[in-house]
Amino acid sequence: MPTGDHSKELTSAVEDYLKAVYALDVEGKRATTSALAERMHVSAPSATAMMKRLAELGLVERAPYRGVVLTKKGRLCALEVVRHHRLIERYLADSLGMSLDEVHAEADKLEHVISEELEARIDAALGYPTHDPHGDPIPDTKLRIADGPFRSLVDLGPGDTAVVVRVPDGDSELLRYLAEIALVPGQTLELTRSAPFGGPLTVRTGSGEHAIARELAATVGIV
Amino acid sequence: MPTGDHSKELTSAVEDYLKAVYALDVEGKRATTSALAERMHVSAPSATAMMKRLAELGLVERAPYRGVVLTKKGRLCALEVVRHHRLIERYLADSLGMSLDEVHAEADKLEHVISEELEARIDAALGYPTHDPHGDPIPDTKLRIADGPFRSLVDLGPGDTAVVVRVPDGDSELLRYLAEIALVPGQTLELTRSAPFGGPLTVRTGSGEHAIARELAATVGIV
DNA sequence: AATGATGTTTAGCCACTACTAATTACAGTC
DNA sequence: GACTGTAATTAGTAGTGGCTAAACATCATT
Repeated sequence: MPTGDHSKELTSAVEDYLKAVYALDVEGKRATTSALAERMHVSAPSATAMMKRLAELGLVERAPYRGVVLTKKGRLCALEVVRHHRLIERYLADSLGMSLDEVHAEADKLEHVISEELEARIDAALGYPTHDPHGDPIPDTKLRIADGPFRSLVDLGPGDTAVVVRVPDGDSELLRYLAEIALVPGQTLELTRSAPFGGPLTVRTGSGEHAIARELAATVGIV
Repeated sequence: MPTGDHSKELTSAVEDYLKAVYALDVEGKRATTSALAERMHVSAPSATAMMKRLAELGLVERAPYRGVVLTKKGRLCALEVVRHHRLIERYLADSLGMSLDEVHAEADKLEHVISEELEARIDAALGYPTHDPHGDPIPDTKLRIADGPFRSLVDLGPGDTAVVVRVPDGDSELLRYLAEIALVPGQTLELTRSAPFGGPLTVRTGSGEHAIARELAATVGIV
């Protein structure tokens, strides 16, 4: 077989590390051993070993002591996993009524095992959605992905109103809290106060007024 | 924690072997090393090693050179996996329109990763179904399972009519063929001929007349 | 009761993914 | 430019799950 021979069949572990490298890249951070170890909840040597593996598989360019960057192939594999993850999240939320804080953990497991056939059926059943329930963009069939930076709550001034379009994924405790104060995608809100000296912002949502830390506010996307 | 401490967290491999032991039990066959090795597509030593593991985990009673039998705990774990498998098959068929020959392979992967929460939501979305799309019974929440032996096509005489309620699971090529000749659960049929000397049976289904081998006919459940 | 075919287990190996302990590289400070 | 703290890597180990080759049980026969 002289072809380009995609021939993946990556293990779940490889896919998970790939996702982590991709996530760091998106956040503009360097994919160092310690950054990866922390995200994956593994020791530094484990991360080093896996980065060597990814490099052997042609998924990353590795410079010892300096970290890794995704190759084109690596980025595509990562995007494939991200597509699975976000489609599944959307599906679990829309079709099975799972809450925002539950879908992430479930998708983390399912993303590694669904077939392309099932992926396509889920995509079609949802009407080819562009964003997951947290507001993160879903790569399309060709793995093209939308979105760059987005405006966040901290860009609002007192009196401004906006619609939430994005909340951080992955921390289910935080998501339960955000749901409690109705800070979820689709919700309209008004910034009522902005405390000085880096103090909290106060927003009025469907569930009343709530003060939240500025760092948290920066992770909430609006439009 | 003095409790009974179910504390499972079995690996996918363990769950797969457990399913195989259970399947042999249901078929009334002894769970020998070679029978298991064949079903799991592994070598005999691999099967031996895994049976030792299952015995250590308290999932089977093992007698060297004689095979294994499920313990109560093992049977419950197997039934839990079977429940996942069949619920997922039902869901993929009913809610996502997958065909009979595709659902098995997909369910084989998904069955190991869905949470109890998702299992419950799928169960509810389907209206607590009792059978998978091949006609096999789904254990209920308490892992009680219906069905004993069933009447099959070979029990019919010429001129008899019946409704298909069960086809064999697992062989997707065979299932594609059965679908072609409309020998699927729900289909009404008439046995038109029965060749002597163990010869084929001929049935009339919605798609015309078809002759099938007696051994195959014996695997098709009717009512 | 000995033999031989068949089935099962043991021994020794490999890949994957994790770990700890020990070592080495790098970068910033004096 | 040598020193020191942090980060990264190497070395050695463990558990899971697979393999082949060789040894060993069991059973049906003679």
